[in-house]
Amino acid sequence: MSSPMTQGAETDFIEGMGLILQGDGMPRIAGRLMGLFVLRGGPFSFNELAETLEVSRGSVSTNTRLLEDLGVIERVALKGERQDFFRLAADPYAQIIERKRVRSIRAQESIRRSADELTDAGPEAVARIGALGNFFGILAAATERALEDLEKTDGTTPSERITSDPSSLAAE
Amino acid sequence: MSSPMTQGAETDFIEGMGLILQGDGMPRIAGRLMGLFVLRGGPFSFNELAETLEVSRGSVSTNTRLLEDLGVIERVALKGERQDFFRLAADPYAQIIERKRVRSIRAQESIRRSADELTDAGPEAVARIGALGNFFGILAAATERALEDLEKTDGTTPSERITSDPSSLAAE
DNA sequence: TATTTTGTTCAATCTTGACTGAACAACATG
DNA sequence: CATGTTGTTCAGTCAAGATTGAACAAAATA
Repeated sequence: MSSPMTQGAETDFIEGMGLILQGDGMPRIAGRLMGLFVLRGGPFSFNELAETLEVSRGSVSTNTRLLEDLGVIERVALKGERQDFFRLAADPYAQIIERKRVRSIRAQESIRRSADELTDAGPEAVARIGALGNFFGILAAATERALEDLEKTDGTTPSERITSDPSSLAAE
Repeated sequence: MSSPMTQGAETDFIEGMGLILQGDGMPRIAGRLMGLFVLRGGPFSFNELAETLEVSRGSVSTNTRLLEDLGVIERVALKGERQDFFRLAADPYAQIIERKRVRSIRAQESIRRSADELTDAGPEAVARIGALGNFFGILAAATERALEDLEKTDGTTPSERITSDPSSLAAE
């Protein structure tokens, strides 16, 4: 069916998302959950998640809460069911970007605050510290625009329109 | 001199940069080095770095190379000196952003590749996977524009012009 | 009320990566 | 040549965080 290295396309996708999120400083299991929800949408019951991903209930609890806080998934109640169910949120990615933005702003502020303390810094030092603050300011501004781009395509249009190539922006 | 919690403004700044970089997935010592170079510019000798930051020579070697590869600092030779010296690079932040961009593109490609394998995915699944790829595309595009913004202010104008809040532009 | 189901919490374990310090090679100096 | 200096490498140690699994509280069920 597939190469001997691989375990099936769905598992590959889920594990791939695990690695991508891990590379971004999140728990691997959170990434696997996200992969599963992107792949199949849901809703999935709490126990289903633990069984499908072969992961402890403790991890399901911790990481569903994490993704819920991030706005990637949402907890839903199903009539006649006692278990919690989860499904992919309508707008799963907005808060991820917003979180990046906040981190840049925090860094920028922290630097600015430090700069104020450094009363005996020479003009070159002030310039270098200013440039560093500017750097984080640019990152914050970039994520802010990313947030706007995301709102444009939203969940409505599923196409993969945004690319590095500006020419593709006009399409549709 | 300062509050009993604190250790002097310069040390605070250096340690602060250590934490900021660590929060971005880099070694803490790399952040401290970066803080030191932003603060004082350099050039610093290899041994000076180890002594100032109270860190092993092994760590200095590893992390100066890391920052050198990232284009944050550069190795310089000083006449009559046997030790390596390092100073802050002219354009220290460009490659950091470029590196973020590449990571987003990699993720986007990885997802697109996976999507091709998933031949039996329904239309909703295709839409969700497309939206995920789009998300990483947006991140890539945002970092690309950040790179352009950075080139504008470059090292030439040291001011901190880019902010989320337009009102702060007039200040200073 | 006793039992079962469910999700959370937390101590213990495991994993990953950072950091150290000693060994080393290259090179300069005497 | 012998010695000292310099930067790199790598095995060992350490720390931070992720993950597990058992204990637990809350609530449904019988």
